[in-house]
Amino acid sequence: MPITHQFIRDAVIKRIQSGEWPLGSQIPAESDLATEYGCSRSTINRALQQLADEGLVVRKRKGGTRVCQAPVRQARFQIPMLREQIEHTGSTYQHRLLTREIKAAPDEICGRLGLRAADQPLYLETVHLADETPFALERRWVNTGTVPDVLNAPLDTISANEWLINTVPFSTGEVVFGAANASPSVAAALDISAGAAVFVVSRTTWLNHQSVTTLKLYYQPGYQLFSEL
Amino acid sequence: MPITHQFIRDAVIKRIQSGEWPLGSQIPAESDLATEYGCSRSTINRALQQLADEGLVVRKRKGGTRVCQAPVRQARFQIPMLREQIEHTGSTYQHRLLTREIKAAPDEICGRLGLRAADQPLYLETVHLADETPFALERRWVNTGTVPDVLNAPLDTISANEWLINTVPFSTGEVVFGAANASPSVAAALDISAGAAVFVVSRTTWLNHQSVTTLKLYYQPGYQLFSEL
DNA sequence: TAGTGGTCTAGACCACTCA
DNA sequence: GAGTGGTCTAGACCACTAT
Repeated sequence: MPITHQFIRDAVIKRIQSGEWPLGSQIPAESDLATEYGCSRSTINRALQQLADEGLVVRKRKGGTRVCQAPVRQARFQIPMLREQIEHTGSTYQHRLLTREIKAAPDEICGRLGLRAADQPLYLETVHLADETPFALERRWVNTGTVPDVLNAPLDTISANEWLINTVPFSTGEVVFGAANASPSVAAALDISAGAAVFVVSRTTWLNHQSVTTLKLYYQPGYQLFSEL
Repeated sequence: MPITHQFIRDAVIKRIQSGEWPLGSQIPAESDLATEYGCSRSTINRALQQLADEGLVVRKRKGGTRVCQAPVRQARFQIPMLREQIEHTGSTYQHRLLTREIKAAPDEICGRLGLRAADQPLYLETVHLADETPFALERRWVNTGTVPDVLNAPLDTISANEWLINTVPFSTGEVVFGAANASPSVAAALDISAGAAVFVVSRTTWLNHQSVTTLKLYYQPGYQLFSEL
């Protein structure tokens, strides 16, 4: 049975953890490891590249491969659709469209979406329910210049999020996590008391350098986002 | 110049975005794409595997490669050391060790670290300061069975986090993000008013199935965690 | 059972960068 | 200049699974 890149990966991690290759030290060259393990250089290369991806080693041409001194821990989060997130726990999902307006946006939103003051984006306010209980409040602005079809979408049937995912796939974006005290209006929508700490997710997406949408999600108090390191 | 896997990756994304390969549809087999682009199958394979990693396509043997119907958005977060995080903004970093005790842990902590009730883990409470202003409060339990040396570490000089990273490298772990109203004690440590919404990061790490440490970080209100999608 | 992706090999050329 | 990683090729065998 040939040596797999996974085997090499594990072996390298063990040799680092055992102290054989201390933090910051240089490890043997690919060709040497290939000889030692009796496999081809490609296999070593693939294993070490994966470790570099994960931030455990740093590689430089001619400089060789070094064990990362202070490995930057990375966490990968799944950002699922709220419906899947809720149905996955066995609850029933519903959403209620509270507001649907076409109007000028505040400066902050214009800046984020790259709109001129005269533009008229679509503003949506939606409550997502799990078992008829408010789960999250969504406040969203959609750039109607980029996605004009959104004005004809049946947003009371399908949530704006799902409609956009199916219509504008593979956009790029950014996410920001934070915490905030629930404002009176947020508290009312979530049926909680004002001032309660809510988890906030802000998201903005683009398609080919054109802004698509920006939104904030205010989660029910106690909500937690989980990930492995 | 040979075709690079990066070129193939970009080309595939363009063909998906253009609608040539709709959501959920099957795309040509690796060998066909290799013929079409005049490169070897390995190059196609590498490009498609990367896209599968990113969640844009799903691959199955014999089933072929399909464009992902509802791409699960993934965000990758860097979890830097607080010192780097603070110094990166140009502020000066300090930390103050408020509490250092060896004592039995509450049930919740015992469960998380896999301790027996009789075990005596190390409890540490630290404030991390940016320009002499409280930036985050850290409450940490360390499993002295796994890392007995921690009892001799100069934790007033080097923060527990840095000491552990340098001593117990490459442990596995999990992270949980959430929001909470500052309790009176948290508020006092951060010099804020009780009830303010703080961003909370909980982290637990293991080394070879042995728990190392678990901690909660309470950030100054307004703190945000940022990532690209 | 046949077609697909998963992987390894052996060889090659190149770009980078350290000494 | 020389050694390292980055990458592509052409070929091969195998594991899985849809039909």
